[in-house]
Amino acid sequence: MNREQHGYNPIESEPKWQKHWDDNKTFKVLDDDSKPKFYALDMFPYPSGAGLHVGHPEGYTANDIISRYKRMRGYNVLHPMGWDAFGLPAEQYAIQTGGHPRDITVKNVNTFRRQVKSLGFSYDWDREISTTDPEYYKWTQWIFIQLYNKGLAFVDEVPVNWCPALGTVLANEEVIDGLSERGGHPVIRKPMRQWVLKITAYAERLLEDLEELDWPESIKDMQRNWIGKSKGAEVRFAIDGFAGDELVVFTTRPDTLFGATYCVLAPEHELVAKITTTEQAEAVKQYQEKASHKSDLERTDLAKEKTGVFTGAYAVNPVNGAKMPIWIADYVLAGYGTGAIMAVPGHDERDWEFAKQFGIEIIEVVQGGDVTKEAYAGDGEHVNSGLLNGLHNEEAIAKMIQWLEQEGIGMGKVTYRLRDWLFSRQRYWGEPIPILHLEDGTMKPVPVDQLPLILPEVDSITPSGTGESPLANVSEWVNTIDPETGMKARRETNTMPQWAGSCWYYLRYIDPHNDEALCSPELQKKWLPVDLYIGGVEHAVLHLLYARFWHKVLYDLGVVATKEPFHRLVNQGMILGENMEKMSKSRGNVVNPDDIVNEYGGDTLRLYEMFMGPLEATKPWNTNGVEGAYRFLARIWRLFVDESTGKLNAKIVNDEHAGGEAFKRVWHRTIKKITEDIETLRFNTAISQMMIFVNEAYKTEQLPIQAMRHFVQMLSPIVPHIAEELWEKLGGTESITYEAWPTYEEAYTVDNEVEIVVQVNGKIIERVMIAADTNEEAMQELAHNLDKVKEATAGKTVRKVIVVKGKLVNIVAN
RNA sequence: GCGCGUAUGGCGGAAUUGGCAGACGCACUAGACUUAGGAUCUAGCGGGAAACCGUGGGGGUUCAAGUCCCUCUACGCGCACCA
Repeated sequence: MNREQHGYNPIESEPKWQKHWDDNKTFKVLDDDSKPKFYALDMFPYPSGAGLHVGHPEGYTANDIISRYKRMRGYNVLHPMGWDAFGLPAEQYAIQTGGHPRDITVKNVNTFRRQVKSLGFSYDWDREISTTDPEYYKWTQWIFIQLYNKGLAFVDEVPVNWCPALGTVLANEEVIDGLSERGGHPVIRKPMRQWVLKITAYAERLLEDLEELDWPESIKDMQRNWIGKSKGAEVRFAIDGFAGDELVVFTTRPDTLFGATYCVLAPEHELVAKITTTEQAEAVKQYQEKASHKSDLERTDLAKEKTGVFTGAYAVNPVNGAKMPIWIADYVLAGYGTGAIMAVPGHDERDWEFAKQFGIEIIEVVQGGDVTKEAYAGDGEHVNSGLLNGLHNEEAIAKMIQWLEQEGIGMGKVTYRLRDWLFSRQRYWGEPIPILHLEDGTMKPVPVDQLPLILPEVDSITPSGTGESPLANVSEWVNTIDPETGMKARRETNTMPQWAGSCWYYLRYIDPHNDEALCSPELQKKWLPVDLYIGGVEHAVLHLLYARFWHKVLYDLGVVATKEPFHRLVNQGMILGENMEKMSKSRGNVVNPDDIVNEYGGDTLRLYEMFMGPLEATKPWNTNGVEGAYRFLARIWRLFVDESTGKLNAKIVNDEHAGGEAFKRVWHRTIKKITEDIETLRFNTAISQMMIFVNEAYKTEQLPIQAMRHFVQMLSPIVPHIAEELWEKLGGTESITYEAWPTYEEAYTVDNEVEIVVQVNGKIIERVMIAADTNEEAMQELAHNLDKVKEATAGKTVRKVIVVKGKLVNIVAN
């Protein structure tokens, strides 16, 4: 790049403005009540060792544009940034390199902060937070204690991915095809004592309150599916020969009870051991053993053929007294419903396959299909069903539930697919769970005044080998005295998962230095909810569901006043590599933002990413496009600055009428278009309009300085550094940040002459310029008088004439 | 398998929601300035010699369809034995 002495030089000027903003605390947010508030939040980044990816700045830039725009519109804007810095990658890297996760995290955060700053985002850095800071996780622990006190955090035996060879519990993503990602050792499902959060208690509210959110419908759908509400009934079956026990199943089709010919328990079901006959004991045990080695994925994905084993026991069908064999099979999941089903092979595809496989009787109870060929799950008249005969599904379901309730052997019931949240990790680099296990066998939370419970220093963060976290080895930390009772106590050694810190960070930004409360009640009322939340679609379910859950708990506690944390959510699309494939190290198509910033500057990266296409769309990177964005900025520069002197371009004059009517129209139309496009997050078309303005300005002899000021103001949210620089050239003495957004006059945004189209039978015959306010009659008359129209309609009868004012005349003739 | 989304020039994408398809940019071509050009400025740029044909394919509604309806195909995303 050949830069003249006074040419566009972002490499020099951008750091200068970044320093200026920092030194002057330009973006510091005051709790100023005279202005309306706007809370613009970026999704909390995990500061990975790889540094910023070009996908990050896409969402950040969009939100920064909105933040800067809202400031110019007189809003008090809260726009913060921080770090979701606990988590597995830093811990694993530390194990590999012998470092400490804290040091690695500090280094990564420094890299991220430098990178983010190089793009000129208008964050209030005085509100920067990190989940690993004890002053922050003090409140994460405080929230955990609230959950515990409400009975929403409890200990349970949960099957986890246990790797005997590594002596540790693995996350789902660390298990590939039943083997550990590192080392390729076998992994089994093993029940272990774990902390669980009772998110299922909030299932209905999490589902219902989606309605009031301004989120993409697809994300709401994903959450609805994840919660997976289904209505049906619970039915209790007597077990032949076990008078004290009963088998409880959940079904969405209680109307098919007359067609139930067998029952199936999940292999893990607690009743299995009790009811299995001696003849079947060995086979059952073997099957259970086999099932425990399968991951959830294998149990579903690979199992095209149904497998199962008969327990030897029978359930009694309450409607007709029929004996139904009880099987175990892994197509029934322990974690859903009651972990047991009544099988109706005639009207359920899975049951049908199983029955065929094992030669179990298939009975038709709903007409409409041919149950000898396949299961029929549709609606129809009930047959072979006693009191339900003749009814259709809906009435039959209602009647059967009524009957079950009347007989006291069942009831209508709603079940959710959503499972409770496995909240403990056997890891070092996370928030310690603030619980004491007392010597008398009871549990209690660490007294709140003793928070934060600091993560202790350890000699080694390699797994303990027992399945406990490395904290178990720190005996001086683990063994303690309960200050309230004086009893000996052992500290909980599990830590929290990475989701914990990101569940409430948006609250801490509101009041980041408060050591009395996680957020003051007044400030929380002022700032919540988040007005615009931008981030990747990968958090569509888990993060957004967990955060909503915690928010609702805090709402119930009176800590926050809104039911939902994030009012409007927007997902930025993925940026693909130049070869249209997902960017990844292994594909060698990763673009590092630093390289772009070093060569062209941060404004170019911002501009390019916003010009690529719609924010939500997936779009490929293109190096030529980056070059084009840079050239546009340099072109803007030359429009304003005489490159030989560094002074304002002489064609910019202090005369409102310079450039005449034509330019004034472009000027006002530009304000209108950019304003509307920014409001609707359509930055690509806003930038197009800027290009149109610049092209027009190049063609115009003299330019009114007022128009050029307006243009720079509109430029500033998107490319703030060059805007500050040009603002200074235009005579500005302070940052452009709080200049009022320009307004336009509607009269200048419409043309007084327009080109209309004259069609005959829908085909374009001619285009004519007419006054914009020409009425329909005049347009029609004008069209009829055109020679070409006369020619085209000669010898034909005009059947109909359609006139659209200012647009077209269509003459229909034959 | 189920659910959702997308499909427009060589490429990224526009199109006031039914009214001139291809704005704007990239790439490309020509000209100008220049010792030079991978800089800049100016102009051209869907296909076709033309009539005409063109918004993934086929059908429909309409004076008029990229836009609405039906159907098929391809790609992407999510869920995946959820009883």
